[in-house]
Amino acid sequence: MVSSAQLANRCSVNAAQVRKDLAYFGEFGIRGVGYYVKDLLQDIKRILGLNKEWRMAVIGIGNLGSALLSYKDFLKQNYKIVAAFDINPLEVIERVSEKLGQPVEVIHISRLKEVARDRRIEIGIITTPPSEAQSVANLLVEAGIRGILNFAPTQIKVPEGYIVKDVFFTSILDNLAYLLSNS
Amino acid sequence: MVSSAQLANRCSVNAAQVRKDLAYFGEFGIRGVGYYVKDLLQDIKRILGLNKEWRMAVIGIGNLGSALLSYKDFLKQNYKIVAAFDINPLEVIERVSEKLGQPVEVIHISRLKEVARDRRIEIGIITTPPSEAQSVANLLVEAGIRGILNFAPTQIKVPEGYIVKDVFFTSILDNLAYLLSNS
DNA sequence: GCCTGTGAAGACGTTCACAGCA
DNA sequence: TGCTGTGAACGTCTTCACAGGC
Repeated sequence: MVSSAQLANRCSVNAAQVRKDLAYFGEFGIRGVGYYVKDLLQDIKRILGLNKEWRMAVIGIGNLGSALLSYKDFLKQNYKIVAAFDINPLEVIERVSEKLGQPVEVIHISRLKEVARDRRIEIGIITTPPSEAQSVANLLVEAGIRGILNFAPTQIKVPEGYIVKDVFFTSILDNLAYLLSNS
Repeated sequence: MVSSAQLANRCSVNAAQVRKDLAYFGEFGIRGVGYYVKDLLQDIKRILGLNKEWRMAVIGIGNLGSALLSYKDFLKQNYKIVAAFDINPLEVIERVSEKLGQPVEVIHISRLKEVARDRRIEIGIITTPPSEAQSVANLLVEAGIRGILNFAPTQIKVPEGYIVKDVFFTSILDNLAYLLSNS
């Protein structure tokens, strides 16, 4: 069992917050008792849409892209990278295979649409230089890939129905610098 | 010149929002005209505390850590990585130097405090496995490094006066999965 | 008795609408 | 005229406080 107060403490938030947020999606707890950890975990996974495997592609196999290729925490959460693309696959394959200690398949970006269909790719991860990010996003849209995780530090526009989430860690760093400057 | 409406459009937000946010820090625009781009940029940099060089250390030189070592966008924004630490520097140096195409100094974590003082490190970037993140944070605190950028997917606790900012891109991915599941 | 679920209150951030000024 | 700066209105998120149920 776990109580909303315990969960709140772990996450450094208010206990009422935890209860309200969960209550938004249904009734998962038992009054006077708390939440069954196992059930709660399953319920949260279901709510987040993590009760299925998400098939992803990484586009742009530089340092960051290849770091993601070997990122082990993805598997724990039902995320799976099923393809890697680059504008210069031949050059990249050698470097990355050596780095990761195993052969890696890197496909030319021109084959994105075809491979996306064959491998049922649902999420595209953009790790190209910012100058290429929008055109890669356009290719992803064209391939019908509705979810985009963008690591390139630039704003990307997509049509209605497609979703972009940015991972701008330099913005978070800017925030840190601001807080350090004023304390 | 640039108007709040133009800025708002670029960032996909409301124009009043842009004006309110800027006005919070002072008066930077000219009524009936707009903002001088050059002045505004300088003002924003000053507000964020980016008018000085921030000296950073990366702790944990795995795939992600070494990707950060060669991340070029840091320099553009006055961030500088001045040291890299690992629990196993000898093993790491060879692999990373090869990857980055130039020799890289990786220092044993036990020397953190000493090196932090000598190189005036102000921000620590944690890219270790999650199991080591808290103990690395403790070392950073002990070394008087007040700012921490945490890439390890785990909650870190630090004393009053120290600041931790998390970069949990799997959380952003979870958010993307949720939005895709419900649309 | 104890902890969840939840209306009500409060805090906060966003948007509107317009006065003020170049 | 045109766009900033800003009080007021509005909406949303957070917290309080307690009824409800095990």
